[in-house]
Amino acid sequence: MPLGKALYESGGRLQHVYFPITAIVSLLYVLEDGASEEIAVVGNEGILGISLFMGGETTPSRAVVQSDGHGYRLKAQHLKVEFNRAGPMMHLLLRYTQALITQMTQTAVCNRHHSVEQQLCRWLLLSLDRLSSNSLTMTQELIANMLGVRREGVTDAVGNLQRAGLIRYSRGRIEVLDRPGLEKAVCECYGVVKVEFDRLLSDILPGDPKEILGKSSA
Amino acid sequence: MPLGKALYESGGRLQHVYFPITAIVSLLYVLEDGASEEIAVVGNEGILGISLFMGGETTPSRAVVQSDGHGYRLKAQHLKVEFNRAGPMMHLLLRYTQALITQMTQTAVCNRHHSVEQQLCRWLLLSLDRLSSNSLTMTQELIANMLGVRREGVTDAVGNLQRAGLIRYSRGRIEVLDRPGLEKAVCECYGVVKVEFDRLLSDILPGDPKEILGKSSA
DNA sequence: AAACGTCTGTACGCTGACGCACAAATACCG
DNA sequence: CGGTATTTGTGCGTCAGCGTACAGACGTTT
Repeated sequence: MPLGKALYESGGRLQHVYFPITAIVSLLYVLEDGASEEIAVVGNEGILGISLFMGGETTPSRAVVQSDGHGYRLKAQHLKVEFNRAGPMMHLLLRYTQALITQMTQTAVCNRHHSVEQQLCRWLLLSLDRLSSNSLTMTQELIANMLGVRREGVTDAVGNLQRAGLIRYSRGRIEVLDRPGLEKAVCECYGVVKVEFDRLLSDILPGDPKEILGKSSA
Repeated sequence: MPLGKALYESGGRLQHVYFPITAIVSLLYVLEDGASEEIAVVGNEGILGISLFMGGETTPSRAVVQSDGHGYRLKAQHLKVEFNRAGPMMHLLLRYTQALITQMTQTAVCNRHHSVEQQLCRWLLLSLDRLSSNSLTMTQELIANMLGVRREGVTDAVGNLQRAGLIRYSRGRIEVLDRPGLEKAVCECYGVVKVEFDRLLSDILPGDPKEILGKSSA
């Protein structure tokens, strides 16, 4: 899963579902005027292609690799068959989908009510939770696309966080120096999402899809 | 379903699911500072309490009656039993949930990128689509709570739409005079949601839950 | 009809984010 | 090592939306 790769496009028919392992993937909505907006981020806790089992087959959003790494993919048909067994795998997928819904709604709330800097903190923490390292590779331009804000706004916010000693930024590479500090700077939205993921997926977090599949057939 | 009634609270255990017939219900998220934000609106096309069958049992949002009317409710347990039969009813509920997800994500997008006036248009049209009449009862103050904006911002936007001849407003009563005009004033978000609802739920729209239940047991 | 409460309109200053323009810094490449 | 492209920093002016304050309009109650 190379950086920038589109796993699928808005409205496109899904051939596979994807289980990121070390990669993380953004669900992006692209507006008519070309602006974009990240709806949710998916890492090894999740799956890409929920519309397959939700029954819609497609969604109006794109899925783009935000941090390269590897993952598994599964033919759409195989997932559907497993889902339709209506067993533990189905219930797990639905619980994950609910967690994802929480992430999406909290994005809506955050977009309206919180500053770019707070949103950057939320984005950093959500991304970091889905990586094993404490640094990630992403230009300010791309972060701006994710958050749906101006690049200069990201520059300002990054500058503030850096001056506060929370992060170190250098040409496309963000390193988190003080994670507890970040968690104090972030708005409530991050916590709501995190609690909800932990609550709904506690039986598989931390873990990877292999375990999930194992449990399912048990 | 009287106006303002909370069908359930954030994090509360659900005893029933609700099928609005003539009422419409808002899914609201309330922030720590008391500000609020409508996540989605549910009318006779939908159901309240998706977290029951999604497996989470609760959600971080509230459900509040936005327009009074009647509806059916069903004991949580009965819905679960029907859902777990994994038949047409389950697939319909999941398709509805996907449509709801689209509404939520589009709210996120709209919050970031569009003006209060455009958002008001979107809100009006989404609400109207869930009512049979072309007028609705709601103070500007409440609309502001839904959109997560200032009351004065709504006053301005309402004034503009009124001067443009699209609506008539008078003390808690909005009447739509020129629906095609409204549809030209609204941002793309409304259309995306509408198309998605039509696509996913074409077999039951327009209709009411009685028909749905009938089809399900067929 | 008078008093009261609610709802709506308007004004004003403030601030965060935008759009644009451009300079500086860094990475990349022949 | 010089040139080029990319990325980042900064400085404007502008504007939408916010917070506050208050006055008018409308309904309701007594």
